[in-house]
Amino acid sequence: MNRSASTARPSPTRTPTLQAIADAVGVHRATAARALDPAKRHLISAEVVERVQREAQRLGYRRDVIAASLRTGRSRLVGVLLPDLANPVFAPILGGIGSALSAHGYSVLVADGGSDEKQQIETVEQLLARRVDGLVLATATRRDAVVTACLKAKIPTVLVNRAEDKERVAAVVTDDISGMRLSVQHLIELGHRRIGHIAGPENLSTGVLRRRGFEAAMAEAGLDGSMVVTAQAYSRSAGRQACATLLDTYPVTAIAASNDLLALGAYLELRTRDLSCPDDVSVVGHNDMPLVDMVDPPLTTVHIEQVTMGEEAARLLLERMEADAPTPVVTKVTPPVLVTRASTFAPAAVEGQMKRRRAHAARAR
Amino acid sequence: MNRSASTARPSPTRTPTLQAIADAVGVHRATAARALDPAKRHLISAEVVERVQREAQRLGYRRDVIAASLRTGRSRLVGVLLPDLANPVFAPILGGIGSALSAHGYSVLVADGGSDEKQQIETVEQLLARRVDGLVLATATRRDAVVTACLKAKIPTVLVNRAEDKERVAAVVTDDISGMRLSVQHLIELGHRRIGHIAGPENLSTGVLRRRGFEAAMAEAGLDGSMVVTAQAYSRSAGRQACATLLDTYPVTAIAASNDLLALGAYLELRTRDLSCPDDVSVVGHNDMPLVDMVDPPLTTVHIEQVTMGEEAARLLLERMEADAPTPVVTKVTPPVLVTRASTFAPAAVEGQMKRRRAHAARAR
DNA sequence: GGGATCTATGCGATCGATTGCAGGTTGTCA
DNA sequence: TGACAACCTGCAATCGATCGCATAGATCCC
Repeated sequence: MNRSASTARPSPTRTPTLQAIADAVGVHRATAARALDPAKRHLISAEVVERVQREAQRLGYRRDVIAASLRTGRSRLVGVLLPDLANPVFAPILGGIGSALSAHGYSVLVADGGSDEKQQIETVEQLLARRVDGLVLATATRRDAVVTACLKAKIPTVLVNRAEDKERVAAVVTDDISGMRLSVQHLIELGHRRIGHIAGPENLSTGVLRRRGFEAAMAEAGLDGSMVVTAQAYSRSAGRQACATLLDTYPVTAIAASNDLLALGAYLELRTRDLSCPDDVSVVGHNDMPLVDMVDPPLTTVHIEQVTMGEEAARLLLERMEADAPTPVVTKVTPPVLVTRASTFAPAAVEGQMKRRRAHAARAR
Repeated sequence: MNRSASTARPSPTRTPTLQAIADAVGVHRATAARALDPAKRHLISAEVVERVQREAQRLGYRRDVIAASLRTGRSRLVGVLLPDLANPVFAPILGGIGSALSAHGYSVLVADGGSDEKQQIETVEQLLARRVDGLVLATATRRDAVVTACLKAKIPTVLVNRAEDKERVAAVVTDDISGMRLSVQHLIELGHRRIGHIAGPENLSTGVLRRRGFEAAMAEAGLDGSMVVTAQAYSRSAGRQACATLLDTYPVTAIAASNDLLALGAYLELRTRDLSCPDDVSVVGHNDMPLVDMVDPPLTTVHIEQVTMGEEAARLLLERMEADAPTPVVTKVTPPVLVTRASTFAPAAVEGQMKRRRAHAARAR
């Protein structure tokens, strides 16, 4: 029964291998492997399965994923490329991806791609060298060289949050156009007519799509949609600068920002000019990041389901990784929701009108 | 020169292996491996090194990390266990860890341990099955079963942000006691005497140490340090609840919270009671998370260098992973810094005194 | 000029799990 | 009883890189 001339001499502290279990039970390691694999268990007699499982339990056996990966060519590892690991904005997305993937036995390899495209490609190649089974990119620009690289490497890839202009791979995004439309319509309903837009970077889908949404909504209402300043990055300082330019150039009563950070940058600029938000200028953000409900004033913004987007991206990726046939390129769009808080209000002129109307009504009584 | 009867028939699309390079150059794969390894390159003649490198370049060769891991037993993978992936609070720490590790050729496997200790251990075991070379735990409780498991598995481990009571493994934390002392001293200097504390969970080091810091600072000033309510979690709702209890029980003029989220919870409770912060009650937070400079009122808090802590944790772990001898258990402490903003002010009584004094001075003129 | 030393490279086992194929045993049916 | 199927289990190659050991050739020294 015993394997004769066993050269393996596992030191007692080392983690046990299949061979150790097989030796202890008195079967071949292949048999032990099958007994421990739910998908192959039916091939083995119930009695042997039982004994192998018991022994595995006793020894604290854990299948060596590395060895299995080498043999099968599948690492059950997914690479997630973020523009900036330290940026809290991406945490919810990462959380969604992680929970959906770990439920299916995959682990997440996070990587900070940085902003440089060359560096991002280098990072992806490192992930590839680790034999990741798939990739989630939160870094996509509108025409992204990283995506090209992924396509060439034939690795299942899903974009999240940002998409390319041309649909080359699956993506999960929000409906940026209608999200911004919600912002603008809200402002118009409040009575605003001179509405400015702080646009996001032009190389990002969110930047241009939201701008397009702004222009469309303004055009539909028969208003001038040309009061636009583009911020160089999604940051408070860029937002502040853009807001300054906007205020210097156009007589706006409201600002629809492409992003919450840009909106908060606008807050800063308004404050230095001693302008009140919302009394002098209304501001709408985008994304509904954590804590914007507690800033001063609480920010009206467009809520994005980031955790859900992450989960959805993971699901799409799972499909693509398990499939043997090529899967269709799809784009999942999650609906944005306007969250009205205190940074938006009727413009002074309209407010004046309303006051007059109220006064008139009072006199008439 | 050619390997005879080569059974390997690499399909053109497959990623090239060492064997492919060796075949192309006409050397053994071991030679090719050495030529590509900077540490072993000197063993090989310059001319062969040159040819191998050129061929590797041409074929787009990337060393298969999985295969190398199997052979060497080192995965160059580090597991990072977070209490909650989706929580933005941990992003800066993760960023610090990631950047420091990737600079040394390691990749980060993130895992969401959840709050349940059993689940955390299960998660760690999955990381272990992936043969991670080391672990960073951001989840540590004061007496942590996960740490015990890591110790038993003899895997290099570093704690970050939270530590255990007993120093069993290396850790990187802030000086929680003196951080809270800064808060309290600041309030005392403003003239507050009746200061309450919203403590963090008792099973976390940050919770008890900051509480201890609070009590110590109050005692040093000869004040009553017993006005303490413990929150069940680091969350806004828990902070709000604790604040309610605190206000119902003690006549405080200021609150030192164990954490920014607790402080923001206090904001909410104060607002529902129509109390002004800072006019009626001053509030100090802890951590200086993003955006607390823009809440209403901007939060006075204690700044923590989270990115630096993450980097430091990574450095400690690197040492431990590369070392062959057991390394000493150390605890790195980063100094906290008070950031004074608008949520703290002199208490009404003192302010009254000051007004009177000012008035008196005016009359005297 | 013969042995010693050094250098560059080849050889083949190894890490641990997986899997196609083969072989042995038991059961079934005519 | 013989043929065949069904069911278990074993065998050995395989994934790709690594490294201790062996060896061929070059160099050196007295």
